[in-house]
Amino acid sequence: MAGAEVPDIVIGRLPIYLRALNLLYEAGQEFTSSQELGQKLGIGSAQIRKDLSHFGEFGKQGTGYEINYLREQISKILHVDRDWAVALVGFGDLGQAIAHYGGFASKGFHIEAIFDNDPAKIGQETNGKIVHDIKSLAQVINQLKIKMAIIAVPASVAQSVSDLLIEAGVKAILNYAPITLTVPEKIQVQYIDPVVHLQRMTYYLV
Amino acid sequence: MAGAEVPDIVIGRLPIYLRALNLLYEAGQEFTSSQELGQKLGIGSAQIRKDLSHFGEFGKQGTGYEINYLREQISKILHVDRDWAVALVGFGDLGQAIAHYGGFASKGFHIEAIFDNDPAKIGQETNGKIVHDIKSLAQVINQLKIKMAIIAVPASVAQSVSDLLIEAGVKAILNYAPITLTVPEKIQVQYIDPVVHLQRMTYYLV
DNA sequence: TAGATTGTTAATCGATTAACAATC
DNA sequence: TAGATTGTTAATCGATTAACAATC
Repeated sequence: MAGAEVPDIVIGRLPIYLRALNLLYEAGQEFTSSQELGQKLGIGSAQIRKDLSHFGEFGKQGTGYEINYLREQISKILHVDRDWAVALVGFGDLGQAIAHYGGFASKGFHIEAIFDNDPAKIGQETNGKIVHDIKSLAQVINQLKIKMAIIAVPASVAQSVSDLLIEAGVKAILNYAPITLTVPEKIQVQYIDPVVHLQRMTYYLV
Repeated sequence: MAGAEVPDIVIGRLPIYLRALNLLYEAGQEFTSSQELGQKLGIGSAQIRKDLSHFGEFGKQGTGYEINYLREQISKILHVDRDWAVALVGFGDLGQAIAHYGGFASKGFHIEAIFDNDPAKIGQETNGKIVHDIKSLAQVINQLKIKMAIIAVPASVAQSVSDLLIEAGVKAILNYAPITLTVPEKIQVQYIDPVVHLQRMTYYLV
């Protein structure tokens, strides 16, 4: 049933479903079931069916889901059936690794602008993209109409970079800096902090 | 009340609390309250108090929490009041960025062994650690009694690397490969896939 | 037809939140 | 003392799960 508000937690699982479907597709499989998918993901089959039911009916009784059709549909739902321009702020070790990572472009996320404040890095080129002075951030992001950004700067300056980005029109931020950002309500933020993930596991290790 | 089972979701928030407390501590602040902390993290104050109440009483009515005391206590709860040896598998762009990242060691996570299967990489040195042939993985991990590992290899080989690690005695895996791993029940796994995070945001962008 | 699997309902389970007595 | 804030209870809210009619 479309129209009603879909819980964030459901949206959060769709990329995981999509990833698994892509994998099955690339392996040449044509059909799958909520049971098979659930088993691969460590999730209950009922949950997968319930999640999908928020958006429509994608399967057939008796046969399950056509993999290619379902991944197309989920891609549309998530709006990843198109290309997205992404800004990258910070060109240190991490920023450079992000810029070199091939996994973004193949999924439609294109790093169209890179920024740093280090004169030694400004002007460097990667994948045909030049590292801009962070002073020109607003201008470049405005011009390219960029809505998504990746923050890969030290924690001490992440909040001010976030403010700059939002001021420039960015609506979604993937933040690698180990700090919780304060942003306006409508701005999307996702966090990647490997230390947090490690610390979530040590609790369970004796 | 200690003893009862603490929900995973509560454990998952503790590293976030700890990160915020460390920040306040470094800023020289001595006391905080559940309200202040909640505001900084975008979380309700009641939730923070409830979460902490699973482990004991750490605050004082009227004055709140002593920051240094609370961060020490949370560190103990999470078992991050000690050093952890970590293995890193994969020394490509991402693996190298991880190996160079200073944020791990400062939090007690020390990369004590690095593995790759590329002859060109085996033998290279980083931070005094030599890149080992992945064939020696079991032996090295056994010898160093390593319980945690980071996977930074292509998705196509991540599952087999995971199997190897677990066979060698690893109990917790931070997986950067874009694939859900199948592991025995007691093994901890955390995932970092930046594409998944980006895809969780595009849904909300128009 | 027989077997399989969907989409959905209703029940269960668990997490969040509001409220407040206790007390620093 | 007055003000602030804890830890905890109970109520609310929301998510997961089991079960099954529908149907391919």
